[in-house]
Amino acid sequence: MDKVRVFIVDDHDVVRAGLRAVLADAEGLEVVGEAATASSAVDRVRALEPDVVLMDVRLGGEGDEGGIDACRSVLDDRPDTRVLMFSSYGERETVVSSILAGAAGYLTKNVGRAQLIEALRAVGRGESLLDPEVTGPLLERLKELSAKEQPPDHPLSPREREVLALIARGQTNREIAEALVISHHTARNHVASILDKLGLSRRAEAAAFAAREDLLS
Amino acid sequence: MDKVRVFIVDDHDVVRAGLRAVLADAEGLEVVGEAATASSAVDRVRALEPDVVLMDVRLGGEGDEGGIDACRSVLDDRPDTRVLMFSSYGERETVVSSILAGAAGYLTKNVGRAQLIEALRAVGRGESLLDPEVTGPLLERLKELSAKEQPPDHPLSPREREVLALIARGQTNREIAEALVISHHTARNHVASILDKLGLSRRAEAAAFAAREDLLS
DNA sequence: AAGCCGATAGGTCATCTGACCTATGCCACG
DNA sequence: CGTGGCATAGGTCAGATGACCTATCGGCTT
Repeated sequence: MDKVRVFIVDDHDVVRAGLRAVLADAEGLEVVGEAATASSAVDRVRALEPDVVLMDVRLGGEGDEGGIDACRSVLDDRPDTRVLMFSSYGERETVVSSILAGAAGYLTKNVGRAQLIEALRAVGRGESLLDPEVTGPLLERLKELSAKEQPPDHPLSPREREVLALIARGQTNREIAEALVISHHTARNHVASILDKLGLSRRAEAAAFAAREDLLS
Repeated sequence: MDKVRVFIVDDHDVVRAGLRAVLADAEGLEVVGEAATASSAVDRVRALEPDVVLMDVRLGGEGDEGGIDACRSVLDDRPDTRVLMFSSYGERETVVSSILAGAAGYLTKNVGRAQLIEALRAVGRGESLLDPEVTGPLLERLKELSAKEQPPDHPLSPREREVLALIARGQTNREIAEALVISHHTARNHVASILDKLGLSRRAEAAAFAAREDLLS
């Protein structure tokens, strides 16, 4: 198998030099270039076509998270590149943003050189990977988001659900009646039972409920 | 530091024996017990108080995913236990379910013994960890969920957003007026501009919009 | 200074809404 | 075989809604 072509992005000369040194004698890896800023990174990645970009999260100093934007830019330009974020810190929001920016992984700088090398190889292979230190917080975030995706439990009859969907589309009782081929009185009665069952008193409230519960079918 | 107390759950005798053998000579780990079924696992975990449970995803055979339920049961009973899921396969939904069930990590059975040992130590330390093979799919899932959390772009003024939130709570124009200490005419005008700006014609529609966009503050 | 926008206040009017009633046919459960 | 839930149809009525107007005031931009 060919060597994994690695490109380094970090705004500190010494760090780049250090990484080059560490990766120089690593089997299966080849450092093909480096950059210190987001814009030069995009240009050089376009020219060099590396497999993996090792990207410092902080580019251009001062608590900045320019590396995340740089990740986005690189992927915008060359979507098949694998970007491995690399940072001294692992704050949850930074990690999450990185992943959303399309990063293939997130390492903190307290990994050993062997782990760094193995991580680059894994990412080169197409795997994704997270520093154990940041995995926990990320999983929490996943659970939070999934929690919002749940709550079932509708005591509504199928017919009522149909009516509810139309309410949420802003239909009047007459329009609902027409759509379901029933009299507007009946539509009104359905609306009334919906409000009753849900413990609401205004159709707008029911519409909001429907939207939240994803009953807009 | 004390040894990490490990408990093994797997329905195959040979696998349990194998794992015991592998972990027997591992430094910093101690296998304190094992179980073959979900229910006995809960009982024995309660009695033995292990730090980490190594849980096979398939318990009781036939494509079953009983290990996930077992994970939930164990955590229900003893929330501080760390459960590391262990499986031959890494289908995305299985991994996601495991995480939602509260697992501290997910390994596939093609890890080496050294990695298994290191993983158990890490989990014992309180870290979370994912097999690189399953990390990618999980991150995809995270991105999907986050995507649903976005779309901003409301041409509404702050005042209009306030009114919209009240609409979604089912307030009438008079109630809105009262809540915002304005006249009901003004409330009505706000509603009208909201409908106009959003290209809607019924407040119920606006309420559904608000709920979808999370403007219910 | 002129113009625009957001927020406020007001009016008129046809229509819609929701609370509160009655009533029928159907189906399932016990 | 009654009781209950669901879907249907109907009525009355006070109050809410939304379309369509005018108008003032303060801030901002030009």
